[in-house]
Amino acid sequence: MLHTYKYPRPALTVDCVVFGFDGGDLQVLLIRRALEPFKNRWALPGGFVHLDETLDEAARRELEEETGLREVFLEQLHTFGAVDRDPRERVVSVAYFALVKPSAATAATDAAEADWFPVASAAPLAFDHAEILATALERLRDKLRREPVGFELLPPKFTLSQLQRLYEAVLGTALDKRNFRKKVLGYDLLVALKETHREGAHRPAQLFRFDPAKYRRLKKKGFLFEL
Amino acid sequence: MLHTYKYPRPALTVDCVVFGFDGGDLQVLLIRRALEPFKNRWALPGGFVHLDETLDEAARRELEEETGLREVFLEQLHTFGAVDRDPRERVVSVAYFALVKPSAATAATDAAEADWFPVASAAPLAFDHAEILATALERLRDKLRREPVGFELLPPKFTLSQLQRLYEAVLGTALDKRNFRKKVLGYDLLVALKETHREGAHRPAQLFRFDPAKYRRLKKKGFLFEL
DNA sequence: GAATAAGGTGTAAAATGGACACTATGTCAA
DNA sequence: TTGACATAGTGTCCATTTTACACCTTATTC
Repeated sequence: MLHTYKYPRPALTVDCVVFGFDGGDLQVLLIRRALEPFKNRWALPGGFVHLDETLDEAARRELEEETGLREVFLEQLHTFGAVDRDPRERVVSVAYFALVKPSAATAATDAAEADWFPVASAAPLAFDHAEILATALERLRDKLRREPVGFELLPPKFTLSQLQRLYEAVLGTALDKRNFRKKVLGYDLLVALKETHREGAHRPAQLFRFDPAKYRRLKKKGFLFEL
Repeated sequence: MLHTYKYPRPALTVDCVVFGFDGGDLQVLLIRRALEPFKNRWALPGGFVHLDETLDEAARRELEEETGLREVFLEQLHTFGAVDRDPRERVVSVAYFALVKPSAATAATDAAEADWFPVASAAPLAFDHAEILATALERLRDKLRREPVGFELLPPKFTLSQLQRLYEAVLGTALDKRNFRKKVLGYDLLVALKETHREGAHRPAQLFRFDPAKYRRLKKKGFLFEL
C-alpha cells in the first residue's frame, strides 16, 4: 500500500545513543548494520517513526527491537537534519540519549548484532552518527554535573569509589576523594546500606543506594545539584 | 504533483519561539493564523520543512517569510511529536528559539500579522504552542544563567541597568545592583564605551558593548559564565 | 604476621557569594 | 538659581564554599 502527499516529505527516524559504564570506560552500544548503505558498519540503534506513536515511544520501541533494552533512562537529545546525512534520500532523525545500568547492559549484547564500545574508540560509524555521538557525550557531561543522573549508569547498590570512577571517566578529570565524598554525601541523596562490597585483597566498601524520592522533594524546593 | 512513499510519513515543520525585550517585559513574537485550524488564533511562526534545506535553514526561512526577521540568534530547542498535536494529521515539529534585538524587533511588527506579547499573557495559543513556549522559557532562563547570551536581547550599546532589568525580567527575581555589576564586570566581557546614555531627569549611564571575541577565547580555556 | 591494596576520614587557607547604604550627576520646575 | 527628583555608581564585612593535602583502617593473600 502506498501513501501519497501533496508535497514531498523527509523520512523521520529516531536514533539512540545508549551509554553504559563497565567500571572503567564509558561505553556506547552500537549495532552492526545488516543492509546497505553502510552495510556491516557500526551504527546507533534506531529506525522509522510510526504514525501512531510519539517520538519517545518510537525511540523506546526501536531500542527494544534492536537491543532488547527496556525501561532505561531516555531523553531527547537533538534533531539532525543535514540534507545529505542519508545517501538514499532525505531523512531527518530525532536523536535520543539513554543511560543503562550494568545488569541491563549485559543483557543487551546477548541479543542481536549489538556490542559495547568505549566511546573513545567507537569510530567509524555509519551516517552522521559520529556527530550525534559527540553531541550526546557533550550533553552527558553537562547533565552529570548538574543533575544526579550518574546512578542510572551504576547498579542499584554501589560504592562511592564506583561513583567517583564514573564521574572521572565521563568528565575526564581526576577528582579528590575526600572532597568528592564530602560533596556527594552533603546532598543527602544517598542512603548507606547495611551491606558492604568486597572485592580484591583490601578493605570492603560501604554500599549506598540513590534515593529518588528525596531528590524529587529537594528539586521541588528549587534545589540544584552541582558537581 | 504528488509524492508517494511506501510507508506513511508524518509532516515535518519548524516553529520558532522568538523572544524580545522592551526594557520591561520579556516578549514573544506571535502571528495570527489566517487559516483553519485555529483560524485567527495566535501561533508561533513556522511552517513546513523543504527537502533541500536543513532544519536551521527552514527555521530561518519561515522566520523571515512570516515576520521579516533576519540574522537573529537562533538555536534548536526540542522536537515535539505528540500524535494528535495537529488535528488534521500527524505533524512533527522541530521547535527553535530565537533572540532578537530591539531594533529588529520593531521591524518585525511593521510587516505581517505579527505582534509582540508579554510572555506572561500570551495565551491562548494554537496547537501545542503553549507547551513549546513554556519549554523555550525554561531553556532561556537556563541559558541566560550559564552563557552570556542576554546581549542578544539588547541593543549593541547598553547600560548595566538595562542588562540587570533584563535578567530580572527573565529570571523573575530581584538582583542586588552592586553584586550584579561586580560579577558581570568581573568576567571582563564588557567594553566600556566613551558614550553615555541619557534618558529622563537623572544622571546618564555608562554605555557598554559585549565583546564576543573575548568570550570565545575564554570559552576555549574551559571558562564557565554563571550568574 | 607482614605485605598489599583500596576504603575511609579532617582541617586550614583561599575564594566566592550575599547583605547592605550612601554619594554622584544629570533634568526639570518653582 | 536652586532644590527636588530619579537613576547611576561605588566598597566592605561576614558567611559559606571550595580547594589542597596525608594518614590510618580493614580486609586479603602468602
